[in-house]
Amino acid sequence: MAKGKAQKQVPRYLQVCNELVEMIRTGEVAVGDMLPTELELCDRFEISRHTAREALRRVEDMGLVERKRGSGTRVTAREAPVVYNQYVANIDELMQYGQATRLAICSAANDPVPARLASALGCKPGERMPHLLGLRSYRDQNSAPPICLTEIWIPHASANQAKLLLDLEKSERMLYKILDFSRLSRVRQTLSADSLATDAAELLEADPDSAALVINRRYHDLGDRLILMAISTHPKERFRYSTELRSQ
Amino acid sequence: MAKGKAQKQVPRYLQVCNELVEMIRTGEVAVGDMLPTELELCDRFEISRHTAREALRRVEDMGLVERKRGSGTRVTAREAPVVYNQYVANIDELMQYGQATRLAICSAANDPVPARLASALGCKPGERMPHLLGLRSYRDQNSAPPICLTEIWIPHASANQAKLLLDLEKSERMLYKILDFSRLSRVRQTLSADSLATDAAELLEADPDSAALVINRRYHDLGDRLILMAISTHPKERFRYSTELRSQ
DNA sequence: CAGGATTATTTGTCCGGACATATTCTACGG
DNA sequence: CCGTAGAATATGTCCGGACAAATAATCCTG
Repeated sequence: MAKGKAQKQVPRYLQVCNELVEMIRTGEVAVGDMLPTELELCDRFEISRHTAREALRRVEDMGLVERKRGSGTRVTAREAPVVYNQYVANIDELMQYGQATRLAICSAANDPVPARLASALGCKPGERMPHLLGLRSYRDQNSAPPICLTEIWIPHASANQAKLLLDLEKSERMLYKILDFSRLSRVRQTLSADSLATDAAELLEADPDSAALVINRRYHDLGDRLILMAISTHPKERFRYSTELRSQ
Repeated sequence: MAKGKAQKQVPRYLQVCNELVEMIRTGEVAVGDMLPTELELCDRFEISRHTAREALRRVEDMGLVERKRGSGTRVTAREAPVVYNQYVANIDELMQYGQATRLAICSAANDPVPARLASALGCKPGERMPHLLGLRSYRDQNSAPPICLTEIWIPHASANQAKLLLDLEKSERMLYKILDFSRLSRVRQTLSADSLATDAAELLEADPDSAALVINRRYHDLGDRLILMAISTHPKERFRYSTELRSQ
């Protein structure tokens, strides 16, 4: 190889990491197969176990392999998925609203689930669960029309939680206290457009049949159980949903 | 507690990591300040440098500190931002469409930028740049109405690129070849609802004034320069935008 | 005092070794 | 044949040491 000295630009562990990534990319080691063990890498590349581990750690960080003590290193993907990070500071921002808005609860009842929502809620049509309806507006602008109409369904609520929820006259912040959002692991959001139904239009002080942005959010806990589903209907021009995806 | 040996559940480096996180959270070490050096941690916690580094690595992975060789470890955030990862396999998926659809280009010209888009495109109203218009539909269903109308603006195109773009009769895949999407670093998406203008409605085979989901996507390169802006208008019920946010 | 050269500090890379703990394999016994 | 106990295997944790490289601080010189 004839390395005088300055060849050292790329650290050894990165070289090994790259070779491993390449082995996976070309399919020399297929998805599902085991990568060489740390000690085998030590032999093959003439490196210490520390260096082998550093290389494997990088490959793991790329999301290409899964390591398990006692078992080994298994390939889980052929190419690194492009990961975009979306940073969200707190639960409010996750709900896409800051401190500036509040949700005024219009009604709260133990309602039967309509057929169109049954599958999304993972229950049978007609089953009853806590169901809230509220209007979100800017905290300081009482005269302005609301930003959106929000419908909330809460499956798997305990009897005690249900009681608290139905008494709910306060802001939505109480929701976070009653439900355990600290166990949040996954949120699925679906955005679509629809025209406003007449009753919704009235509440929202908007024209019937005008366009609206509908956001359906489902919050799952660590056990992947649906904690809450919220459907927000925003008349056009009152709301925009923005996300920024950053690579790596 | 009182367990003779099984106390070892939590590894030492994690204990140290937790103490450091706590120091940051309580403000004992403020944002902008330096964390103790590796050697200081070795002394203070009576651990090896390897263990200190492992602890610091974890804190770094949480996004709380920034490490720099020769300088030290600086606190960059008081609390770990909730990071949601969104995995996107390739540029197609980033555009939110798989292989199943294709964009048929209707028109391509060097058009003046309308006033309402000037600020988003970072240019003066009336400035000219390559501008494409196309209809996206399912690849195999030619009879079905299109999914959306897509308007594409390309600022900073070189003369050569502009020439290629205006000749564009092919699928949008050519766009990826003409423009350098490998340098993609940031995508900002904004979703809103609007009613369909009559001309758009005609192209889309939809009712005028009916609701539509409008997605504005801006693609920035590593130098944070706007590569491309695309505005897609989806008549209601033809498209839903879904994302799944996973914590850590 | 300004600016460059030198030195000290701090993290990065890499080696060696040892034991712990989780998993898998194997051999044994019922 | 099955299940279990033990052995073998593989990664996790933790220690020690050494030198490299980048940065920051200091000193020196014009």
